[in-house]
Amino acid sequence: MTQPDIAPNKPPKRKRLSSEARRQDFINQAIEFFAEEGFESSTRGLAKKLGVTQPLLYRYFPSKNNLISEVYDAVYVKRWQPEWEPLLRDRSRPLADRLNTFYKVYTDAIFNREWMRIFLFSGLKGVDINRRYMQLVRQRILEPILIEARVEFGLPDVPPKHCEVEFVWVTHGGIFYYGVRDLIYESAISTDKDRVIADAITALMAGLEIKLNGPKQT
Amino acid sequence: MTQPDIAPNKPPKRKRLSSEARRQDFINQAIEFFAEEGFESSTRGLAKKLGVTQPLLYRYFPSKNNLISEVYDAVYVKRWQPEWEPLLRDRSRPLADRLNTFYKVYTDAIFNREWMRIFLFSGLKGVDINRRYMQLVRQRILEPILIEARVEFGLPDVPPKHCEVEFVWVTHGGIFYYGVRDLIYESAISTDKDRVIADAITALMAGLEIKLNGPKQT
DNA sequence: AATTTAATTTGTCATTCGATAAATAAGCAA
DNA sequence: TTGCTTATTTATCGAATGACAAATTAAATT
Repeated sequence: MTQPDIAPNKPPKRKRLSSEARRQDFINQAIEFFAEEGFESSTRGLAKKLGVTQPLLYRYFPSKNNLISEVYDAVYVKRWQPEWEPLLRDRSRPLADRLNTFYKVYTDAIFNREWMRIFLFSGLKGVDINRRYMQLVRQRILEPILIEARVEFGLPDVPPKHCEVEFVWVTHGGIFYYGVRDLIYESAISTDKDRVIADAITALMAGLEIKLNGPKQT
Repeated sequence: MTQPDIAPNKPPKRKRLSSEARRQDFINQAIEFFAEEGFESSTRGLAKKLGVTQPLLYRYFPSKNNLISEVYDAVYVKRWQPEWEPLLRDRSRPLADRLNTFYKVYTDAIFNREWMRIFLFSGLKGVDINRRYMQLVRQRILEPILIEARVEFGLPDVPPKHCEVEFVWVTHGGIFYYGVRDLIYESAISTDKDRVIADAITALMAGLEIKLNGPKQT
């Protein structure tokens, strides 16, 4: 149990990080902490997890709310990958293939306990960044899918109707909710993510073909 | 502004409810309160909403956690309608019709702000009643749907496979998540609930026909 | 009206919360 | 080393929290 003190070049003392790096480290651990405990949890609890005292947090963040905003930013903004949209719009591949690839990488990005819990907590708080994220999903994912579907089916290029967007939302939400059941409720009975996605996309494509060709739409 | 005191048989003074009725009234208002503010909110805030002082709550409930348990019970257990399952199993009607009727009445029961927020809050807390509710959905809704689908398609009566249940879960979760978007995120762009349900069921039936007849399943 | 019983409020306690100021410790440059 | 700067801790404040006991009020019963 005696610690090997003879390590001259690397003293076991705490290495001092740059102020910005330390701040980022705090944010990253705050993501884990608030994701698990909720945003109502105490700054003292977070400080304990960080191994520091609670007032130190106020050297790096002016208030608890400011720290929470940094957590939102790190989760919502920085984990969004701009290449997702061109992937969906790549007409050299069948749409069903693109959708399978997209939902594979998209769920790789968001199907983790921290992301999903932060998302659900912030959604219940009704913060603005949550609404903006939903708009981003609609504009960069769902509407492109509908445009690509019309091309795939040889239909004229008209803007997606509201009820068409809702239809794609239901599939998207169903896949998202599979992640919630798997990672948060721990009630998913199949953990073969790619299989679940593939089946959902099969039904989505079949439904889209029926819906987009259907005669009477509002 | 003078109150009409001349109402001899019914004095405008506060009518005293029976102890049990008052308790139920507290629970009902606690549902609204905790649904909006979250379970971390204070008993003083609830008491203010009730128009009473905070210690009075402890005459009706031994602790805050006990009150929260009563809220769970009122939301999860008492709003479940046993007739939902026989409705799904009524083979005198086509399955698609039954599904449309079922999801119409099911969403009438759960698509309200209080129910959905209590559900999401309790899910994030990981309380046991949430897990039990998910099992109830699987056993009383999703698996019956798969059994009925096999009958509808003239397939042999074998128990549903895990990935088949997940497939129905995705549609079910998608419809549920439509309610979340509409009532909590307020980001739904079509509020024609029946239309959203009908489209989802069209895709579900098409997907089920493909999936249940498919050759290679695990 | 007098008495009993239940409902409700007042007052309070120990703890915990976010936040601030002052004191200390640790790294860095000369 | 010596001083200077930054990081971190100690101590503390006022407000809010869940819970309890005792006092008070209001309804019900006789």
